Amino acid sequence: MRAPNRPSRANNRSLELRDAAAHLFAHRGYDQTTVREVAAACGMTAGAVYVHFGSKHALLIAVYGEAVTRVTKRLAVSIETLDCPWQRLESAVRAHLEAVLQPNDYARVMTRVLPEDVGETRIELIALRDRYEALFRALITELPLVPQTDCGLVRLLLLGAINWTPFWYGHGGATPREIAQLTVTLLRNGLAQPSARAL
Amino acid sequence: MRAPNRPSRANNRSLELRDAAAHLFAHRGYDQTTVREVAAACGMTAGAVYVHFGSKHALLIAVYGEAVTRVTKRLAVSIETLDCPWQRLESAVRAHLEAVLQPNDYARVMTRVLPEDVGETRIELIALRDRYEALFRALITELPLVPQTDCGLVRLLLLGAINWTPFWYGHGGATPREIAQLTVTLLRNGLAQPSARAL
DNA sequence: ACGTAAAGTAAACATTCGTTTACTTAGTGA
DNA sequence: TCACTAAGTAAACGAATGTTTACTTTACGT
Repeated sequence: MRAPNRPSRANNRSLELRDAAAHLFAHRGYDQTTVREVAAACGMTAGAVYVHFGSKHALLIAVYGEAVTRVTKRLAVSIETLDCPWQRLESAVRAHLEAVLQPNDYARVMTRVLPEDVGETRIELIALRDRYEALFRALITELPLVPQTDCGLVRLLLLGAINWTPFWYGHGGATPREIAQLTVTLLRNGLAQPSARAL
Repeated sequence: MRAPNRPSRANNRSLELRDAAAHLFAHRGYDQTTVREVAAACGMTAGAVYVHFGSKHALLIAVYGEAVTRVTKRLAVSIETLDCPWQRLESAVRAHLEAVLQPNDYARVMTRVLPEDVGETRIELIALRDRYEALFRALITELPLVPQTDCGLVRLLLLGAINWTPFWYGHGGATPREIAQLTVTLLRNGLAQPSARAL
């Protein structure tokens, strides 16, 4: 009998494959990455991939799931000691940006690979993404916003703004910290000069 | 001799092809669309596409260029009679959203097809996109913002927020007009309750 | 009427890709 | 030691794709 939770011959090359896939998916997109490339990155042949994953889609789901898990954990840690809801949101945004903008393969897959582009696998990816976005929903609900604000809309605009950052980050020179700061300041106070702030 | 600006045999099926390509690229993405599908949508065979366009990439560039031209014109019209910089921005955002969110094939290609995903053609697509984004740069520069605000960063966050809308539009129930209104209000005044607005 | 050239077809070409198959290797438990 | 099984290879399969080629059709200028 073999230990149930750790297989005996445990050079888990599945993880190696998953990491390689994350790297390639993040840098070249899902469609542009071939199973052969993923295998080659691990010094294997294409056939060996199918020992560990049933299909290329399954590989993507594994990567995407791990991405959500990691960034969720990172985000939870970053806010756990904070009380002010604005600070909590800013910290969360910053954590998200740091994950997405640093050369972090897993997090980048979340914004680079669009669930809409992978056919049937779409449903599972959207479910994973929703699990993550629920965290932001909670953070926004905590905020003392003006009455009758559409919190759902705010969340979507906020996530859109920060999900798009990978496509321009690096050209502006701003750091994740600065971007997070401006974003939450904007959300809180707006950017109009005080004299021109009235409706 | 043939009239120089209008070829005599002018059933311009190039435009027909371009429209069909726009529709398919917008709904299924560039990679997932085949040349044969574009041709079939016009009742032609794949080979005929190459009479009008040198390659699939050239077809994409034609679509993308037309998309920028159209949405640029639409945006210019929407702001030409307005003076208040905040109203001008809101109108521009609304025009952009209406173009991107309505079943408008061309505009949707601009946000659906990521320049980063099409290899060498990337450069030409980015150039086209930059031409469009410059319009927003101008609108934001006009705004009376608090001193030392990073206008470039504001522009990128704003465009990110509205470029991401196609991925969730329809689930929230908000109209382009409402989204534009909230977005610019947010940018102007923020959303914090007045009592909690101080730093 | 005739020749030319654009527009279009049908078929093939040359890759490429995800996946499968048959076979080999090597570590494990009894 | 020996049977079993997971891991991996090499090669092929089958389908799909962008593109090209050879040929046909058709409208227009002269």
